[in-house]
Amino acid sequence: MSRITGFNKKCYELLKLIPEGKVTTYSEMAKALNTRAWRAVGNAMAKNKELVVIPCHRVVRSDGAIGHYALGSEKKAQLLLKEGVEISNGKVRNLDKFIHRFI
DNA sequence: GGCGTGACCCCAT
DNA sequence: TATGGGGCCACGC
Repeated sequence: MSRITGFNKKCYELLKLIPEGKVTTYSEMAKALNTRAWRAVGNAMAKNKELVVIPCHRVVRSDGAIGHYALGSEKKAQLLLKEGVEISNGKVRNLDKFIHRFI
């Protein structure tokens, strides 16, 4: 079994809830978990071992920037583009239009 | 039991 | 508009 803690697992579950062609922000995720630990959320992704099972590439920053990614921010941008998200200069365009809320 | 780190966010200038 | 600084939470050792 994975040595993933409840908090991390919850983050992964939220990511799995994100439909294709949509993205979310760390802040929204933290709010969904009823906490302000965006840093902990990012930490969970950084230690994410289920990269193949969890679409952590659908998480972007509130500013629309891509942020970091295990395979590289460039790959992340490419994946998002493939999903249908418009990206320009490595930043998401109309983030408010593609953002997905867990509410 | 305590400290540092991390894929960040918000505010003010 | 862009930049700098401060602060927050959870995990691992």
